[in-house]
Amino acid sequence: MAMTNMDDGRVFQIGELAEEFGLTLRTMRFYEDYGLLKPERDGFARRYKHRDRAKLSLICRAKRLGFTLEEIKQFLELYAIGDHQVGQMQYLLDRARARAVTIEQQIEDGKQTLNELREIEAQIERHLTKQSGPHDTDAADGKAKGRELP
Amino acid sequence: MAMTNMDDGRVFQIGELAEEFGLTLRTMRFYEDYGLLKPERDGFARRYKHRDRAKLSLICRAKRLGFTLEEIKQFLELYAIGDHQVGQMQYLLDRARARAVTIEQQIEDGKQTLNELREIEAQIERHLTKQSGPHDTDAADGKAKGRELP
DNA sequence: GCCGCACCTTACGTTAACGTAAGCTGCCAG
DNA sequence: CTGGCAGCTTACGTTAACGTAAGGTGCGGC
Repeated sequence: MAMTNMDDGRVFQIGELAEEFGLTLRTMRFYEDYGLLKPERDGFARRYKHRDRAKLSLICRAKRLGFTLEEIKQFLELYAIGDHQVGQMQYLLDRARARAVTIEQQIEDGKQTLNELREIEAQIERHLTKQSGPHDTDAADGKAKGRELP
Repeated sequence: MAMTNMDDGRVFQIGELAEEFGLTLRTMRFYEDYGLLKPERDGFARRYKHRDRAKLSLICRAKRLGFTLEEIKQFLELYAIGDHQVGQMQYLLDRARARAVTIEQQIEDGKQTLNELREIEAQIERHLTKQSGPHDTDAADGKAKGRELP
């Protein structure tokens, strides 16, 4: 009668979920303080139910996507008020698109940076091979300084 | 004899270089405290010479490449001791390559994230178009909650 | 009856790269 | 001489997302 193994009625304690999602206890509690989670209490201990676990899953995923906790909080609030709020849904879509734009930008920047780095690598390599030939044992004490960077 | 317009003998004051490189005075001084720059002093005022300007240029470039100030500091020290230190040069090359790997990773992560975001966008759009047809005026007060995130 | 474990709370510490405010100096124009 | 600007120093504040430490609770086992 106690139904302790029905999947929907399953309760988790903090350590279980922390391990499942690769978080620390501190992080779980922090999310609660932040307003992302509100598990019930069994006396003093937190009791996470199926819905809390789903929320936590969303939080982790959004974090992987690079959203801030503040944004995630707003997302959760949007979901909490229900889908009939089309305007809010539109807002959520906007946020996702904005994030996509940011990431595209970052990718472009990264490619540009990579190109510059490749050039620098090449220059250093030329520098090294040039010196590995005629290696002056200790010449040019103070005058070698002042060379412009690649 | 004073040679005040020889390009090599030109001295800059802090505000000039700050504007040229798009930095604040605070930032310039911070870099000095951090050990990246050591301009001479004319009494109390900082006097930046041609070499300092070149260094600053390197610093800004390295920052654009995503290196930390700590790394940049080490680079500058490597340059200061001269090129005959092949081992150090090799180290510098390693750092550049490591940074390149990091950026490649970031680009890959970004692409992955973009894919996930695209999916989410699509789902939200489906959600919106579905609702824009038969819009229920205010039904489903409390039971609409609990929907799993896309 | 005590051990140890899993959990709890409160609250200060951390990192990077500056921002910002308060109060001072030196110099030049009017 | 006064105003104003450009520069100076010192030192605390900021942001995000937790880390870490100190000290307390409840419970099951030996």
